[in-house]
Amino acid sequence: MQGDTTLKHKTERPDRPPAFASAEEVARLAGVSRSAVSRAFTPGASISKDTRAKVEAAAEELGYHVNHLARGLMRRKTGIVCLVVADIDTPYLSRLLEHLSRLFQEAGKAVMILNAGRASGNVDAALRQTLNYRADATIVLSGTPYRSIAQSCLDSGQQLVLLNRDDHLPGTVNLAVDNAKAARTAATLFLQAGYRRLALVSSDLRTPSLLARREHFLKACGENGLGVRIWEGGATAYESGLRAGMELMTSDDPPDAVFAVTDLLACGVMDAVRRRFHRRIPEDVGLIGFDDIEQAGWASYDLTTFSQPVTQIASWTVRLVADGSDMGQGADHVFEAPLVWRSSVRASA
Amino acid sequence: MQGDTTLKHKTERPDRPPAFASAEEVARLAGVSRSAVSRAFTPGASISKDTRAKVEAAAEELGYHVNHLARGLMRRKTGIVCLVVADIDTPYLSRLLEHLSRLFQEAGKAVMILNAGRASGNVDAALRQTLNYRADATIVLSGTPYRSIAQSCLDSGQQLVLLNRDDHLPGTVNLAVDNAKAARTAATLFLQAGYRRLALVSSDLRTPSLLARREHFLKACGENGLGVRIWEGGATAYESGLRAGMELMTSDDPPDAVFAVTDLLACGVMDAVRRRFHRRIPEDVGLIGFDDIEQAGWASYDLTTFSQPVTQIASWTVRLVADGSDMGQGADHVFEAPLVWRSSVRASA
DNA sequence: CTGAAAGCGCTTACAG
DNA sequence: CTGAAAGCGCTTACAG
Repeated sequence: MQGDTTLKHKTERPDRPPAFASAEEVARLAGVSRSAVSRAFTPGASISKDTRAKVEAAAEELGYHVNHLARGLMRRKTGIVCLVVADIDTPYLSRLLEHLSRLFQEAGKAVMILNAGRASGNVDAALRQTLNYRADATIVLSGTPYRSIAQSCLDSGQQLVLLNRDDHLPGTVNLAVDNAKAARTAATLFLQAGYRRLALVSSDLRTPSLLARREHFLKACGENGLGVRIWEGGATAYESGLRAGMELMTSDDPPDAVFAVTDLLACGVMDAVRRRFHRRIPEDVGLIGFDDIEQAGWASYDLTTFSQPVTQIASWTVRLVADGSDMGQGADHVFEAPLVWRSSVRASA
Repeated sequence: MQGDTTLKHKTERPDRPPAFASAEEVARLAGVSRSAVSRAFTPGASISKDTRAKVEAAAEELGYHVNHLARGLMRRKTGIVCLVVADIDTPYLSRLLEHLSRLFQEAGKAVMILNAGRASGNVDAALRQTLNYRADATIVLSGTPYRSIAQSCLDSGQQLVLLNRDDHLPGTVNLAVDNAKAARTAATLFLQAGYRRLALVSSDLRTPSLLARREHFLKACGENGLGVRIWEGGATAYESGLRAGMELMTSDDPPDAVFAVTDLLACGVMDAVRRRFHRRIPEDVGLIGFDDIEQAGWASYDLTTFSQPVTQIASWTVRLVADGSDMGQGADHVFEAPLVWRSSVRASA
């Protein structure tokens, strides 16, 4: 064993963290070629039972794990999916995130999350990261529409699915909820129950789905000859709803029914009405929300609302990406948001 | 321009998605070497102002983004951090996730999330993924202790930080909350307010922090000569709390105070007590929770509880990882969970 | 400060 | 079915 063996052994650097085993080492131990090792870990590759067994044994012994970075480099498919999302700590979004991450994981994808927070600086970072890590697909769950990020991802050949957005960029899939129908249903419910002094509570953020709920609610009411008082402000949060409730109830002509475009807002409105003004729901004021967050079902609220089809949205998304569908038209879809009838609206007169 | 130019141009495959620009192409356009391009994107590398400018211009024109997969391969640092977490759609965990992902992102790290759901099969997948993508660090936010995943990560030289866990594996950082102190405070609060028939509500999951809260509450009560009725069941969820409340209130000797080890449980208990049994809180029964989730502050609950130091935990974690600290002892820390005094416990007698 | 060269750990035609 | 070889897109000593 002189210095000139043909086998090059890595020099041991005792101070460096224990290295990962490489395919090369596995091959050596198993007495096969590097290619064989590669094949053993590629489903459908042509390899004999025997060789596979030898490779697997050696891999097990060495604690070998295919390096997906290197694999991604060659395959030009990283297996990474980026989820860009703001307000992660919000009931609806965290639920969507839970489903999406679980399903993607089960489909063998790695999910990277990009917090698209409020600060717009974050968006650039998010964009760059998707691109830097060569994600196969990116899913935009929430946040204000960043046309730039969308376009860059598209340009670099990523699949792009947009949730609850308006701007149908060519080459993207757009998944949404039937806000129009839900908003119309809300109006109908109020009218049938005999409520007449209607109000709408929303945030002043220009989110497409919120805008749609607002627009169609107003329209449906208008068609029935009813005007609607509009309250808009802040984020779609409990506090905003609380404030909305206080201000509406202290106005000259307090509403007897309010459609809050979000359950978080609705919970705030409800607490204002009941706890601050001691008015009864649904007798004195009717209330409808949207999302069917967990709290809407809690005994203190028991809110009538519309259920976000989270499960369907998530599985549709994952299927699209896992199949590597080309994102042509036809992949778009609008899901129903079924009414969840609880006790915040009185029965029809 | 015959076929034998020394410059090899990539053959255009019109059917393949538009390729990313490579450093090679940028170098060609800028009229510099590949090395120069690399240096232009490496902070602190020795490169002249002039060259850098040329590279940046070319990169901009080509829409170049450093391929972090390739970079990770060479640097043996991927910039990826894995967050393994179960119950993402839970108020406390989603908040922790929000902070962690935001801070890591600001620190230039890419965060991958591993949904460690209930199904144990997921864990293997999670483990493999951390390893496959050569994450620099993995943070375990929740989920039952998976010794195997921990050990594998450690073995491959990852930084590993464990949140709210018990098993102090050598080589890991353990961050926790002072459950003992909080539990003792809860007991004291009840005693001082004159409550005497105490109950504890918890889940039957063997989560270390839950166990600690239970143990120290019992101990503190015991030291004051008081027994505690224990209710344990299901997940730490609203429904469990609701059930607990119902069962406790219908028992022979209903409690006059309950410490719920989680706000979710506490909200359920509260709704059972108030909405189902029409007993008053805090007059008839006192209630204390833990976590200070958003809902604890909502007007319908206004729950006295202990605040999870989410911000501190997150920034401590990120600092450790971003600095690449070696995870020796000294990095461990126990954070205070300050009492949030609201109205579910009556004032001292 | 700069470039040529070696190498990171894989995959995939290509030729047996 | 199998191996040798080329190549993915980068970084980093090394020698100017």
